Amino acid sequence: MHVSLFSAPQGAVLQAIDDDGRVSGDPRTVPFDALAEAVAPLEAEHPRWVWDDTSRWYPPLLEAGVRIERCVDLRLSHAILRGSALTEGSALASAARSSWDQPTPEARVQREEHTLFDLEERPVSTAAEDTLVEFALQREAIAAADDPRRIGLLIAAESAGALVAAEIRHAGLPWSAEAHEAMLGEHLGPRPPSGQRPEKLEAVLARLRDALEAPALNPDSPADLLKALGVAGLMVKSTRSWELKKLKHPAIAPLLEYKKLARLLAANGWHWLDTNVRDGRFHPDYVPGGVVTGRWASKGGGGALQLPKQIRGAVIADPGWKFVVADASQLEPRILAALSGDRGMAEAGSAGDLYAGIVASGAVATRDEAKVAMLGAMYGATTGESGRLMPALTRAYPRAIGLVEEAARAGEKGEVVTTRLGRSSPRPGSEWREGQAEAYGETATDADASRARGQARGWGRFTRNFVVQGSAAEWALCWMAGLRGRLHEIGGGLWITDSPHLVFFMHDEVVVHCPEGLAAEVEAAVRAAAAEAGRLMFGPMPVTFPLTVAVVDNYGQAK
DNA sequence: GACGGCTCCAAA
DNA sequence: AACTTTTGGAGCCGTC
Repeated sequence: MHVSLFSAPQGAVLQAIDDDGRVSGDPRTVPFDALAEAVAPLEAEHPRWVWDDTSRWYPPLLEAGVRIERCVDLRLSHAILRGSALTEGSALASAARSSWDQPTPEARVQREEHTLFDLEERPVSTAAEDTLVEFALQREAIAAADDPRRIGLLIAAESAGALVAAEIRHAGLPWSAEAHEAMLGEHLGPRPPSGQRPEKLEAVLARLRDALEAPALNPDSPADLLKALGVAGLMVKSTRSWELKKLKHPAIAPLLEYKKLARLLAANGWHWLDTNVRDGRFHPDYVPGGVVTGRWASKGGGGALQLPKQIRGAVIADPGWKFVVADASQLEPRILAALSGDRGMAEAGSAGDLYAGIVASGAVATRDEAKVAMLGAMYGATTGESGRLMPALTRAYPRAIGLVEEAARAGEKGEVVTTRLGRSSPRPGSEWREGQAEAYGETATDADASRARGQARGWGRFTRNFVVQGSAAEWALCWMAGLRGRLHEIGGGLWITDSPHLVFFMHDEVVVHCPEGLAAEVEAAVRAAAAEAGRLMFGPMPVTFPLTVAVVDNYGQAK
């Protein structure tokens, strides 16, 4: 059963839909502030809720204590179906661009200071028929797709991901402001008045200015810094840390130290703490599908997907609770092995360490070489050590390397590539296409041709990476969707935050917050969900997706 | 003063 | 150690 949910001037409308996508029974309108009470009893029948944006409907339901088992997020699904090579013949794919092609109108949601149910006075962006028509179009596109199961799984996983994102934001990651402040105090000194440098940062700066004999140096200005380094005889063309590390000079140590501390202050200092931690929780603001490849993005909310290892010690479980931290080891190369059906590479990963397996196969000499070679294969490196190792890797794993090479060649020609479950890459922009066309024109110079080749290779690196990164993102979605269901079962009917629940996600890593006594059960669930994700996506292909799991009190203790 | 481009660094 | 992919954010600096 499906139940669609949309806005009307009088309130929210609930409309049952049968499996053919046709309206079934009469619509029911309820005031927005009574929506949760209307949804909760229906949820007992396990419907799939159909709505325009999970980020718009679900947070207020969670606030009201209502959890949803499954949904269709029409906007996220639309983006996938619109671009997928698997549905390119559908009416949806050829329809005129509409509001469904716009990103979630979150500005409207967030601008409102009032409760999120206070929708009456806003323009209703999604009229009733829009939601129902769009859903029918999507069902039709999926049913007629080259492989309905694949694209159907992707839609379900993407929508489940949207639920997870809302639930993580709702629950929040346990965060000890006290531990965070202690860490800041240790590295930076006491909190200074706003606009001033902390004591310890100022001290390091004094040593730096001394060493460079530049008393007026502004260390935050790359140009100023470059000049001062030049005067001191240090010829570098950038002030990047890795470049500075190669130099030997009394100024280098304080400079690197300054950069490290300044970064901590700017990215995760007191200001970050003030704006992002409330009542002992950091509430990540994930954007499912926010990256072209299908990865999640994060915005506002403090950069959840760039949470530095340095400050993870402030993530402390509640008393009597634990974190189960799990990351998928060497996810992307394993995804590549599965995608390409490369039995040799699958075999190399079967013992646990894929890179060690590659060494054991004799393709390369050391684990570091295996790692750099694999990264190079997936990113499209041609120079350096990685480029040098490519021929040997290609000989050992022709199918795996062949797959990324083929994706790269498609991109160089401006063609579309598609992930395992059916997310397709965007087409290059008009500038790119014009550049390619001009390179073959009468008036083209060698420089034009060379620039066009460079851009073609650049787009090829993008499509090469797209198939791997995008398929890995799909695996992560399947993993989390399965884990979410299992955690709910373990919770035995308790509310999300009173039972094991997801509190963090970072591309190939999840953190579950759970009562200590359930940690072992949660660990088993995390592993089972990973195995199931592999089966769902790749069937009987014997590729394993081992996890590194740690049960800890403190996120900083994991890995 | 707003804005965009640039540099640098955090994550996977 | 980077090279080579996808991101977000802070600060600087020139332009408007």
